[in-house]
Amino acid sequence: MPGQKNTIYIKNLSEKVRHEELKKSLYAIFSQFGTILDIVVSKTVKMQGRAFIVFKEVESAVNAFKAKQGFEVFEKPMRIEYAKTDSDVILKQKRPHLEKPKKTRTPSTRDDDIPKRMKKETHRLPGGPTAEEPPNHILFLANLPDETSDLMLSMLFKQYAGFKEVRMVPNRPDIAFVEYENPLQAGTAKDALQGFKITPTNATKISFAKK
DNA sequence: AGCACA
Repeated sequence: MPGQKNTIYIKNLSEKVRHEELKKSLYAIFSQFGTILDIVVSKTVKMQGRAFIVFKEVESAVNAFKAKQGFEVFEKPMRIEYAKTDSDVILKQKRPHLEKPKKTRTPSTRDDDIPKRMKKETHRLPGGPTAEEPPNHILFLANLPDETSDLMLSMLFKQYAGFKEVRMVPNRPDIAFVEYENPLQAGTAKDALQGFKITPTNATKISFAKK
């Protein structure tokens, strides 16, 4: 399809959120669609409330585009388009033998919180012939990065039916509890979000909370 | 109908 690109251009993002937090949140939302090569949140006035998410595969960008159109982040629905030009990372990838003509960029000044490459998470579907009722309606999250906020988590988990609330634990930024109305709904969210990353280094481990 | 790339 014409117009489809590796990079999606997002507008109508909140201008009140620090761009590092915005970036983490976008990473958390979009990493499920495939390898993210870069996220650019520019700080110039003209570019406020806009971001570019660069996927390794066009297909990932297409799925993200469809799935998250209008999805609310920090109270505002994202407006997603395809970028009109390819990102530098993509150009580099397409013509590896060519040097960039002008825009040079030193590795030391690059953001280092987006991985060079990232394995796509494969989520196993629940059930099988012997599916049984999950043991709890509360999920236990572990291996969260320090900067995780309850807002980021609720953004992700409220996408699934029956969501009630997120509870962070004082002095334990790495864990959290997420409550659903019933165990089945908790199980759906668990399977959908298993291994999601808020930062490239931390794949979240989701299990049912112990009773 | 605001398109970057410290």
